[in-house]
Amino acid sequence: MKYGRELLKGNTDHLLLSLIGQEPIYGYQLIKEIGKRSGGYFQFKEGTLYTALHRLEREGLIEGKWERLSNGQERRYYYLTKTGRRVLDEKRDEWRGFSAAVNLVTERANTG
Amino acid sequence: MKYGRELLKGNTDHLLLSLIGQEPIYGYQLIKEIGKRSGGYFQFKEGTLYTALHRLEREGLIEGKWERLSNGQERRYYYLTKTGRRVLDEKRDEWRGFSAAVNLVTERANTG
DNA sequence: ATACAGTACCTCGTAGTACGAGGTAGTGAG
DNA sequence: CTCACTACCTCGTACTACGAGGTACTGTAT
Repeated sequence: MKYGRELLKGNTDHLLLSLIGQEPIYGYQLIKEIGKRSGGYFQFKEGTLYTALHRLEREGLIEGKWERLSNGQERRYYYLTKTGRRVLDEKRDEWRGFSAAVNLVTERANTG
Repeated sequence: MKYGRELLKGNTDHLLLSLIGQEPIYGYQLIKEIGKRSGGYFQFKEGTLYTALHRLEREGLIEGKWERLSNGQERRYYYLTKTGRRVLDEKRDEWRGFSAAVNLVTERANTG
């Protein structure tokens, strides 16, 4: 099922912070992981992902560290900062309140 | 509780079509009604509302009709078109799929 | 060697949209 | 006759998802 691109706005940060909060993870892996967990629903585009990641780092919510693999390759792993953890909790509450409110307005339409 | 403005993006149409689909309603009343039904959570700004209403009418999802009250005052009542009804159903499905997917990604973070 | 798919990172420009700020005009109460 | 409220409208700005483009390395098959 397809969703309008505007729907994602305001939720990107929430999704990214959620996963990074679980364990350090790198950009490309985030795309795969979000796709997998959502049953293929979300397919983040790189233009979306890296822009968001850089913004979150600039805001101090995550911290990226280059790490070298045994084969010499480098990846940028992201870690959730203390501020990031707090913002994640806020985003979670925000999402719960928001989705509840949407349901209130749109479902009342059926029950009277 | 406050929500980021970006969260609303992509949901405005859904909310508006939901209410207009119930019964013909005019702009100013929509603001009050959405506020009331969401327990005060949503407080649509006029700049948001009228822009959206005009867009929806341009797209043929709703139809506005000026109606004169007994005291001579005029209001623009909006009616849902057949196309609008179909799009509303799509928006509802889209919202269900989307919010389910967000929950899948963000809540898995707790249960492993 | 060579080609190609995949991993992994990045940047830029464009389009869509919520909202603040501003405006108009009428109604009704004090 | 002032003020709050109803009721409509428009414009510019800020934000963000994404398409399209780029770089560079790895591994596999030819």
